[in-house]
Amino acid sequence: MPATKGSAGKNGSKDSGRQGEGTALVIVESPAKAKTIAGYLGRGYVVESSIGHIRDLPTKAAEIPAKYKGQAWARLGVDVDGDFEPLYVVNTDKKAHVKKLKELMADADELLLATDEDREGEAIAWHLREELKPKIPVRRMVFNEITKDAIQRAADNTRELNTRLVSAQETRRILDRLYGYEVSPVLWKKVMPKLSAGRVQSVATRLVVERERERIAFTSAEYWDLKAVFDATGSGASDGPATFPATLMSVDGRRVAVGRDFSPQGALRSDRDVHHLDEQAARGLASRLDGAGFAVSSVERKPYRRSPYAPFRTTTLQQEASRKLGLSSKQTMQVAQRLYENGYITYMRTDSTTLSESAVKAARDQVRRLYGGDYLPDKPRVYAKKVKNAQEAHEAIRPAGDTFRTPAEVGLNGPEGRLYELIWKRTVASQMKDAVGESVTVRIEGTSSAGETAEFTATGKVITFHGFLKAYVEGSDDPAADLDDRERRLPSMEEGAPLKAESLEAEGHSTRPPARYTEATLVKELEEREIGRPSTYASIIGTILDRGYVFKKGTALVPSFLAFAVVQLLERHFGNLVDYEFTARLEDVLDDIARGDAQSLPWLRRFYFGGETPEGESEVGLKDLVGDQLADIDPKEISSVPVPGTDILLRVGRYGPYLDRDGERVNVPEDLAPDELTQEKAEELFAQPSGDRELGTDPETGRAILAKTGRFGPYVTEVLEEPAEGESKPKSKAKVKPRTSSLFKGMDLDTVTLEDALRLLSLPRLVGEVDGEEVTAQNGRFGPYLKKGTDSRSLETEDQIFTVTPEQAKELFDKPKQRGRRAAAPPLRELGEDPASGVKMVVKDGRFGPYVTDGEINASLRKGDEVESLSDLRAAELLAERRAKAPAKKKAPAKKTAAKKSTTTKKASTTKKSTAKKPAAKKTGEPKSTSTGSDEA
DNA sequence: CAGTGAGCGAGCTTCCGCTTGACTT
Repeated sequence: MPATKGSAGKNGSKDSGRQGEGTALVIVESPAKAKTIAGYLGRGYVVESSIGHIRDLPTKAAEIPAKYKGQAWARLGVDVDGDFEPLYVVNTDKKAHVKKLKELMADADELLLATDEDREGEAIAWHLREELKPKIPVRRMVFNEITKDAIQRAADNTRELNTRLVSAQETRRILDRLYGYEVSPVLWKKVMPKLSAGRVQSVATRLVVERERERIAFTSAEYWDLKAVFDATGSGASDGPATFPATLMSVDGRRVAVGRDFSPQGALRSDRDVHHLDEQAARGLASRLDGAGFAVSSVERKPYRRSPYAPFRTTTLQQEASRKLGLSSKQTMQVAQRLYENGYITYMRTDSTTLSESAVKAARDQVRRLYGGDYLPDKPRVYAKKVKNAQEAHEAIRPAGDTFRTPAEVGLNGPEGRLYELIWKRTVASQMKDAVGESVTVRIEGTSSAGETAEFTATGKVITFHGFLKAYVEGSDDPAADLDDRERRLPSMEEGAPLKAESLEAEGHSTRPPARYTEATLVKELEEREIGRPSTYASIIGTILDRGYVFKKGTALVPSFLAFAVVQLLERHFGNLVDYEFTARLEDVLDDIARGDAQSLPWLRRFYFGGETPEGESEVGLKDLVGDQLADIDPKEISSVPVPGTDILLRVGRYGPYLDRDGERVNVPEDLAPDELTQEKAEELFAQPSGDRELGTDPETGRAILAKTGRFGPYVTEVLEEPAEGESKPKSKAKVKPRTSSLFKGMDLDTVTLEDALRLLSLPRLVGEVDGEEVTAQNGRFGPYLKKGTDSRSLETEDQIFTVTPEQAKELFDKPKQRGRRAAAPPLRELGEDPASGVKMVVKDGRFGPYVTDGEINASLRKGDEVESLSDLRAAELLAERRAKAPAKKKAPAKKTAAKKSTTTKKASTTKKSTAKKPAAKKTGEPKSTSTGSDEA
């Protein structure tokens, strides 16, 4: 450990140092950073990390303190009716760490909050101050690079906490919470459970969906040209290759159409005066040019110059690692994290391309040593801010240290070695000279036998000084594209030089739809649109993959049909929220708040409750969109996507996508790319036997027996012979229905036999008579059961359906329903007394797993609770939480105004059909008050 | 997307942005 002599003093007292003054506790965000900085600050400083954020809004009910549980807004963690006051809780995984920080603070006489100098960093610092409640002086310490000088300077020049910046962060946080936690439940209700929506992920999904829509709407156009290979032997060319390829560019002075002249609909763009060659025309021209003489009509030379790319930031690193190493965004970040933690590279989550002075020096030293002074520009290169909303709390991603180690010197292997090499090369190259050379365009003319003038063009590139390209060449997303360092030499020809066509061939091309996003190109797009942050790009991809909104096909991101439905819903009903400009506008507001030019509250109010925009338009608030206007969202409509050119609808159901043509339905494979669902494909799917398995023929009826998957799971059914076409329909209106039966639990769709199926279809089985009534055994919604008239009893096993005797059946029906089982179930565990009620608590096993009860209140054990180890204290806590949560006492007070009553009744009829129906059917008299009451439950 | 008969202690899913281990095999 270098004996840094306590660093220079702080806050102006230059010579004193920290020795003899006690210690300052410095808190940074990352443990790796803490280690480095500790070395730079030396004695008098204790450096710890916060490990990111320490507090946040509660994620789920379990994290909400009991005293807030009853609040209507507790679910959101933001008191929307109380000026959007956020409720912060210490993250569960940080509790121990916060305790440790408090202990360290007890031994310090000053607290230096040295979190990153950006919006989130300022907020982390504020949360630390709020949570640690220091009684010692607190200062904010900031730096953008981790070098000894910069750190010592930062320790000497501390400042106050910037609460306006904190307010901007808090506004961002609240908005994201309201968006995510209010809109996601809409998807649960209208599409399927566990889906999610958010400011970032929903736009990311929408981008992928829109790209797919473009691909679906795309019509390919075909166009032809000629490819010639010219021989320059007789041209007097002094050097270069003897032959070179060239492409037909114009005929009789009129340019030949190329891909960009066509619209996405496959038509020639109307503003183009071009010559569209089809195959016949191209072949005809080729033959008419056979044997023609050619000559160079013009030679145009232009200087070629290319500057190095800026050093890596998170997104560009992910792109290049994808293109060159085939790593996903997540893999790239994992490898980079390891490199960072072991001191090989600087911080990998950054939006800055800036290099520290010492890093520039280190890069230039390497250039001189490895490539020589010729490759070194006179002055260091400085890279301008590339990203609009960049917060630049960190440096660019580069090799760590004041001198760089070459890949050979660090001796890393595997992905670490390859990623380090990439970073090292890019950094070094960024301080090298431009590549220079010359590009040449040559035009060649010839006259066909029909007198047409055909003009060909050939381009060449010669690099005379490679500059940075010697060290680093950026990859391309288009595998067909030429890379920057690719030379293409042409013979050095003069105007008028005669040429011979060695070959001349017609070549067909077709326009291609826009390419799908890859992880890397989507991340690039998001960054350009200012959506997401370096720390989240990889996880955004993870989220939309996890939710099933996109899946990967090779490296391409393909949207699912589910994504089409979700995006459709959001676009139609939450258009503002998935507007690509939404985040950009938000950033403007946050900047205003950070500068003190705007207040958070009015803005949040309008977002949530609605109101007038600054432009004077009225805006519906989020609260109404997910509340009063919820009924406007028709699940059927938003889950339907028309198959182009047909009257077939693609529908997204609970059990996956399917096609619907006037009620005729067929499943669609989940991994079918939406742009492949053409009319032909749809017809093909309808024609297929839909994946049902034919088990054989019922010997008694001669009917085919099928095993299928339906909305209640796998089942078997029989095929009724249909009346031949043209034959008159059966007279009796009552349609004969095929027999059906769900498979038993132990059965599998793939292994079920004809024998099984016939047994299943024979149900219900007549067991015999009990008390003069027929008893049947069958399988149902809740499992196997016996039925006698309107009475029923459950059976223990499915097997009993076939084995139960009339005697056993009578026994079951003699016993009253249900009770036997409940009384028989003993408690799993006995606990002590609940201090609140004084009643003994027991743990029981129930339908939803183990729960603790005091006889009156029941509370499920939560994740992490175990029956064996559950303490009395924890059990009492669970019960208390349950009690606090609006006791399940029914009966609402019937004191509502008439107006209010009518609105609640309306809601019930549209959105709560099932709950509204039951009580209404049971109760007689006073229907209005009871239905209002049940709404409130 | 096939069509059947209870009554019972539900609770939870979800956002974006900061940051790492702690777990198990």
